[in-house]
Amino acid sequence: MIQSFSHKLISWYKSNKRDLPWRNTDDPYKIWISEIILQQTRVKFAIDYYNKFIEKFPTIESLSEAKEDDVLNSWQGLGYYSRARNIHHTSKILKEKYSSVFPNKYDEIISLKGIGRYTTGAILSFAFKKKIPVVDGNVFRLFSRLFFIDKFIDTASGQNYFYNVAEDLICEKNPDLFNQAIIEYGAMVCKPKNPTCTTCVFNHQCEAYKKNKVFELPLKKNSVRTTDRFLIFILGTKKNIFLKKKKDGIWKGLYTPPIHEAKSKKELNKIKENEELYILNNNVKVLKTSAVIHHKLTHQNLSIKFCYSDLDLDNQNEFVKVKLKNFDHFPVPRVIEKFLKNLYDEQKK
DNA sequence: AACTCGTGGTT
DNA sequence: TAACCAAGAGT
Repeated sequence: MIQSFSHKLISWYKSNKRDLPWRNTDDPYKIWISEIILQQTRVKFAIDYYNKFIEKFPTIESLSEAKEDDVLNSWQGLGYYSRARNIHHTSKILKEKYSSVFPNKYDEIISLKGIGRYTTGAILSFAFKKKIPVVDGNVFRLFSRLFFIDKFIDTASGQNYFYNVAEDLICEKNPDLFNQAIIEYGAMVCKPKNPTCTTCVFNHQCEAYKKNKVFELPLKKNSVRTTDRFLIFILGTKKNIFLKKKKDGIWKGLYTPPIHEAKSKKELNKIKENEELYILNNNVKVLKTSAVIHHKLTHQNLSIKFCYSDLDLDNQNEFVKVKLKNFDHFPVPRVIEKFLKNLYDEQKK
């Protein structure tokens, strides 16, 4: 049964797999970068970022010598920017401690910042062909349905259970192919919303399918709670923008204009032309405001208003004065990128 | 253990 | 259309 499972799976994989750029290499550096980019990110969206990132930073050394802002610039728009800060940090460790040779021991790899259990397994099996299981969101879903595992996929004990299942199933001869294949099967057949159960090669042995409970799995314990926030981005006059690198919270490491936070929708709506705001020990006069922009994050619903003002931060060294045409030299959040790009296009007309 | 960290596609 | 959630990891 176990043999037939992996054989069936790998043979399905060979004739149905997608041709993805990171599947054409054994370079642990490239495998690593691809896995980080793919965390919580759709494959289709990741491809372009991966190709450009590898082109710009082809080796551990080139990445370790880069400036963090340049790495973040390559990451702009991908989200979860700690991933970019962590690979940059880790590339320096790899250069200094490992002489730019990627380690191939489990304990060494998992101790690197930004690399957890899943990514360690992915690097060890895809690059070094070792028999280490990988359990990502696709595998949780596939296994939970196939074996009707009603354990939470977002608790440590639940995840351990799934890893044990993977340990039992992973095949001796081609652990790397097996791992690629279970992920691909979850992504292409055993999908969250529209799984193609009728043509699934495992449907006769799928416990959830037999019970007609495919859509009840996998189980999660924690649901996401969102909070509403109301932000005002303070711009100067139209010619110049002041940006500062964020030190914490959302968008840490990216650049934003000074941020004033309102406590309610009412307070945000109240801010318009000729209002005064107290920001950074300055009384600031609002000259003009944008419409409210709604920007949704995983845990936060942001309502954002851009305000032109008479704020002048020329002598504040934490801030960099940027001309509108040059803002793309700095990594900024998507919502700011879009606004400034629009503004620049308008001014060119 | 529960919470945080982005963005955009899909239903 | 609001909700879900994608090749997770850090704290």
